[in-house]
Amino acid sequence: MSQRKAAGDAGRATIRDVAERAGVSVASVSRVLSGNYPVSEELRRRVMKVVGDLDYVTNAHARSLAGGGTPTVAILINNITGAAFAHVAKGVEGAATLRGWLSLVGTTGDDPERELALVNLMRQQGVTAVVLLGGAYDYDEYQLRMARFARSLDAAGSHLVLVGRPPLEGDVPATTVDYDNEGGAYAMASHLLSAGHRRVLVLPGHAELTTAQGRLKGARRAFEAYGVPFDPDMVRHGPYDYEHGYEAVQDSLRDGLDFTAVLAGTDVVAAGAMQALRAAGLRVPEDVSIVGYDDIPLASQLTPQLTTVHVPYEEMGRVALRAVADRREGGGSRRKGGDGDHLVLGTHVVVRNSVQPPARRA
Amino acid sequence: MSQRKAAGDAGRATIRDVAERAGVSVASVSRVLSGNYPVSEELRRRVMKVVGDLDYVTNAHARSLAGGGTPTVAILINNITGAAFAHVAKGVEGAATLRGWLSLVGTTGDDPERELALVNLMRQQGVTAVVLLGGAYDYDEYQLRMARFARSLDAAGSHLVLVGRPPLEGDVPATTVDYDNEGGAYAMASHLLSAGHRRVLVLPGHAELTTAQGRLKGARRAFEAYGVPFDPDMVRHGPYDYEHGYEAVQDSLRDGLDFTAVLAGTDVVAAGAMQALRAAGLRVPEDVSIVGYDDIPLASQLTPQLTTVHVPYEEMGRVALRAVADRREGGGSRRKGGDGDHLVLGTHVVVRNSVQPPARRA
DNA sequence: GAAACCATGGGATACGGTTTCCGCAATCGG
DNA sequence: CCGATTGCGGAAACCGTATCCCATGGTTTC
Repeated sequence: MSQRKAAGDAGRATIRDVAERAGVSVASVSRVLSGNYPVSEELRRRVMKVVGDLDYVTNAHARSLAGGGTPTVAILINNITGAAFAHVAKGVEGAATLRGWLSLVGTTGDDPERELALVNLMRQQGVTAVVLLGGAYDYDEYQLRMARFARSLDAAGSHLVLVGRPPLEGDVPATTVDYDNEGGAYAMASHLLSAGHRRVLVLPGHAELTTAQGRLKGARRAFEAYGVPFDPDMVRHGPYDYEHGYEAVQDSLRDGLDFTAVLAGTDVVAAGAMQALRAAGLRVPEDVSIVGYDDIPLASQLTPQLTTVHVPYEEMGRVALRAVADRREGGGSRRKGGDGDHLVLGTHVVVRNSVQPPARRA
Repeated sequence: MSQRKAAGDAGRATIRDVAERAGVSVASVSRVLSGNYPVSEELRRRVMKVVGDLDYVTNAHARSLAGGGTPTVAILINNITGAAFAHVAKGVEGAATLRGWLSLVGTTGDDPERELALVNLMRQQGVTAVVLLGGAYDYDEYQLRMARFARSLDAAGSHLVLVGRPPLEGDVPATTVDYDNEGGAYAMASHLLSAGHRRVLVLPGHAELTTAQGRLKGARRAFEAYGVPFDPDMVRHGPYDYEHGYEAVQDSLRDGLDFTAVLAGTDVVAAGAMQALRAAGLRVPEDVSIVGYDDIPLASQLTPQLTTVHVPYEEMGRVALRAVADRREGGGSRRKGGDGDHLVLGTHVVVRNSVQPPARRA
C-alpha cells in the first residue's frame, strides 16, 4: 500500500499509480502512452486497461518540463468580439488544433501595458509562438518595444508573429503576416471614382492606427490617379466602431458638407454611416453611396448589401500558424530578416449593392 | 563554470542561472520572486538586478508542477465568430485576467468528438475549470457524457461549468450559468401578440438544440396565454444563421404562407429574414414585423433597428468565472447538487423599430 | 550574561513525467 | 549446442521550481 497516497485519493492519478496497479514499471507506462518505443501487445493491453479504469491523463506540466509537451500558440487580441480579428483567431486556432497544438488567448483591450504583461505571461508559459493580432498604434516607442519582445521570445526559443500590422524594421526575429491594405483601399476608392463620385466623405479610422494610415493612403493615391483633388476637410478620423460612423455622418451633414459617397474604414463604420444617412432621410445608394472595408458577415447582412474590400482574415490566421509550424520543423530560425518573414495576402473589392453613380445635383 | 550549460546559452535562463550569477541560493531567488517569504532589501536588489540582466521569467510548467502555478480556465466554444458566445468568452476572459488567471480556448465546431477530446486535453493541462459555452444538442447520450466529464474533472480537482445550456440532472458536480431563455421568448412573443399580430412565422432554430426548444416553448406559452391558436405549420426549424433566415422566409412566401410577423430565434436569423422580405418587395415593419433574440450589436445596426431579447452574455461569462473562483476560495465543493450550482440571469425585451401593428388586410 | 527567539538564507526534496542506460531473456545463426 | 544479437522492461537521472527543515547570527528577555 502506497504511503503518500491515502485511500481517499483526492487529486488525479499519476503515472506511478497506473504502473503499480498494472504491475509494471513507470517507464513502461510512459512508453505505452507516448507510443514512441516498441512495446509488446500484452503490455499495452495491461496498461491501457488500467488507464481506462483510473481515467488517467498525463500531466501536461510534467510532460512539458521533461521535454515533451504540446506545442502551444498564444493569441493576443484587442477584443474578441471584433468580427475581423475573431476570424483571424479562428484561423489560428483551427490550424493549431489541426496539428494538435493548443491555443491560449489573451485580450489586450488596446492597452499597451497589458500587451506587455501578456507577452511576458506567455513567455512564462513557454509557448511556441505568440501571435499578435490587429493594427498597432504608431507610437515612437512601438518599434523598440516590439523588437524587444521579439528578441526576448526568440531567446526563449519562442517566436513572435505580427498579424495585420506592418513588419518591424531592422534585423528583428519576427514574422509578419499582412494583407494588401493600401491596395485594397486604392481599389475601393477607384471603384467609387469610376462610378463618378467626386466628393467622398472618408472615415479611415484613428489617425495613429497603422491600418487607418494605410487605408487613407490608398484612397489618396486613387484620387491622385484619377486627377481628383483630395480634400482634407472630407476626412474624419475616429475609432472603428458603429457610433463613430453614425456621428461622423451626422456631423458632416450638420456642417453642410457636400458629398455623394462615404468611404468607410470598416464595415461596422459603414453600418453606422448608413444608419445616420437614413435617419437624415437620405437613401442608400440612391442619394449617397457607401463602401466599407473588411468584408465581415455584417457586410452582406445589411440592406443594401455593402460593397466592400474582402480581407482574407481567416486565412491570415492559418498562414500565421503555418509559418511558425514550418519554421519549427525547418530547424529554427534560418535567416533572420530575410524573405519569408513577411507574408502579404491579397485583397479584392466585393461589389454588392451600396454603390450607384451619383445623382444629378439640383 | 556550469558544465551542462554551454556559453552559447540556447534556451531560456533558469532559476539556477540567476542564483549562480547573483551568488545566492536557488531558494532565495524563488522567494524573492514569489514574494511570500521575508527577504532582505539587499538580497532582493541583487536578485532583481540579475533577473533584469538575464531577462528571466519563471517557467510556468515547473511552477505548476511544484505546486504554485497560475489558475487557468479553459473556454470551450463552438465557434469563436458567433457574436453571442464571443461575448460570453469575453466576459470569462476579462474576469479571469482581472484575477490574474489564464484563459485557454478551444473550439469544438459542433463536433461532439472534438468536445470530448478537448475536455481531456484540458484535463491534462490541469485547468482550474472548464467552461462549456453554448446550447447543447439534446441527444440521449448527452446527459451521460456530460456527467462523466463532470465527474472526471471533479476527481482531478477541476470543475465543469455549463453556460447557456440546461443544468445536468442528478447529483453531478457541475455548475450551470443560464439565462431565462423561455421567459425571454415568452415576453418577445407577447410583445408581438399585444401589437396585434396573430399569424407569426416562427424560426426557433434546430429542433434538437436546447436553446431552440426553450425559445419555441416560451413562444407557444405566450400564444396560449393570449388564446391564439399556435399553428405548427408556421414553425420552420434550421440552423442559427443568416442563410436559414433568408431561405425560411423565401420558402414561406413561395408556399403562400400568410403571416404578418417573424419571430426569429436569433438576431442573425432575423437579419436573413429581413433581407428576404425586402427582396420580395415587402417593407419592414410596415408590411411585416420582425423580432430577434440575443441583442448582439448587429441588432441595433440593422435598418430598421431590431426589437429583440437582451441576453446578458458578457455578464454570464463573468458570473461563470466568479462561480468557480468562489468555489475555489470557499474551500472546494461544499454541497454537490445543492443550490448555488445553478445560476439564472434575467432577460428582457429591447424595443426598437422593427415591430408595428399588422396592416389591415385587403 | 545566558537562554530563548526572530529574521533570513541555504540545502535537500518533492512534483509527475520522459528518457537514457542497462540487464535479462528469448531467439537466431553457425 | 553455444555464443551473439535482439527485444523488452526496469532503475535512475534529470526537467525547473516551491517549500520544508535546519543553520546562523543578532536581538530580546529574564
